[in-house]
Amino acid sequence: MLPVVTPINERARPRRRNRTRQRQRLLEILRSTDCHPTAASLYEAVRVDSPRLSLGTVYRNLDVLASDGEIEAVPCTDGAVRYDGNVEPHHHFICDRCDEIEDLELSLPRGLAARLRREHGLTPCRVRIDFSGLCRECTDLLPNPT
Amino acid sequence: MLPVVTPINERARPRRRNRTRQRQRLLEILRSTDCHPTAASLYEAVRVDSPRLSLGTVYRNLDVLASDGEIEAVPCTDGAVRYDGNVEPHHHFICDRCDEIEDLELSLPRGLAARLRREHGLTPCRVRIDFSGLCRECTDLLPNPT
DNA sequence: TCCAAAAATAGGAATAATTCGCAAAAATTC
DNA sequence: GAATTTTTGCGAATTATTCCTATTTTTGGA
Ligand SMILES: [Mn+2]
Ligand SMILES: [Mn+2]
Ligand SMILES: [Zn+2]
Ligand SMILES: [Zn+2]
Repeated sequence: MLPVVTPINERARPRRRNRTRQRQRLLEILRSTDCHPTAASLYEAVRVDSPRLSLGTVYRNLDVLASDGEIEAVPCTDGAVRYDGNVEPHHHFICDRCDEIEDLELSLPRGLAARLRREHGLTPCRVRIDFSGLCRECTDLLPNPT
Repeated sequence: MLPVVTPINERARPRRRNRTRQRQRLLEILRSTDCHPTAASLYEAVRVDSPRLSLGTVYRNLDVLASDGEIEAVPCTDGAVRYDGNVEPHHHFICDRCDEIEDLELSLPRGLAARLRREHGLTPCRVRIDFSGLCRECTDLLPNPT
C-alpha cells in the first residue's frame, strides 16, 4: 500500500546531518570528475586512502547525498546505477558499446512540460533525455561504416 | 576488454528460433496491455495457466524477445526493469510516487539527432525521453497543492 | 574541555534480482 | 519417427543492494 502523500525523494531525515569524512570524500570525487561512477568504483577510489571504508557506507551516503540533492543517481540502460556530481539540469548520451556516459548541454524541448500538464494532466518535475548509440571512439572503431 | 565491434543487441543466436508456448504467451501478454510489467509479474501471469513455467525461462525469453526487437526493456528510475510490448517509437512518463509508466505520443525534439552527429560526433540510434513527476492520480491525492 | 545525545560507521548477514549449468523435454527437419 | 538443435525446468551461483547492530564519531551545550 502506497502512502497517500510521499514527498518526492524525502525520506525520514535525522534532525541534523553530521559532517563525515566518508560522505565528504564521495561528494568531492563526484564533483571533481565528469565521469559517472558506480557505487563500486567510488568504493575502490575512496578505499585507496581510507581502507576501512565499508561498501554499505558508500551506498548509504550516496542515498543521503541524492536525497539532499547534492548528487544525482543515473539509472543506465544496462541496469547499472551511476552517480553524477553535476546536478545542473543536463542530459546524457550513453554509448551502447562501452557504456560511457557523456554529458550533453542541450536546450530542453521547449514547452513540453507545459503541454504535458495541459493535455495529459501530468505534473512533470524532471525530464531526462537519454540518447544512446555509439560514442565518437566507438564509432571510429567500426571497420565499415555502412 | 571490450570486443572491437559489438553489433548492438546482437548476441550469438541459435541457428533457428523455435516457437514455444512460453515465449508466445509472454509476447501475447505484452502486446495485449499498455502496462509495462516486470519479469516477476509476467511470471505470475503466465503461471496461472502454466504452473510449470520457471522464472529462468521468463528472463531468458524476455532477453530473446528484446534482442529480436519484438519487445523493449525499459529500465526505470528505481532500478527496476520493465517490459514493453509496444515497439513503436514513443516515450514515457514515470510517476515518482506509484511508479506507473504511461506512454507518451510526443513528437521528438526536431533535429536533435542531426545536431548530435554534427556537433558532438555522436551517432545516436535511439532517444529515450523519460518524464518523471506525479501522474494524474497521484497529483489528485495531494491535499494542498502549494 | 568534557558530556550526553544523535548520527554514522564497519562488518557481516540477509534479500532480491538475475544469470548459469545441465539433464530432460519439446520443436523442427528430413 | 529418428536425428538434431533449441528450449525448458530446476536448483545453484552470482551480483547488487539493503538491513542489522554494536561501536565510533560528530556535535552542541554545560
Ligand atoms: Mn551527467
Ligand atoms: Mn511504453
Ligand atoms: Zn563508446
Ligand atoms: Zn502515480
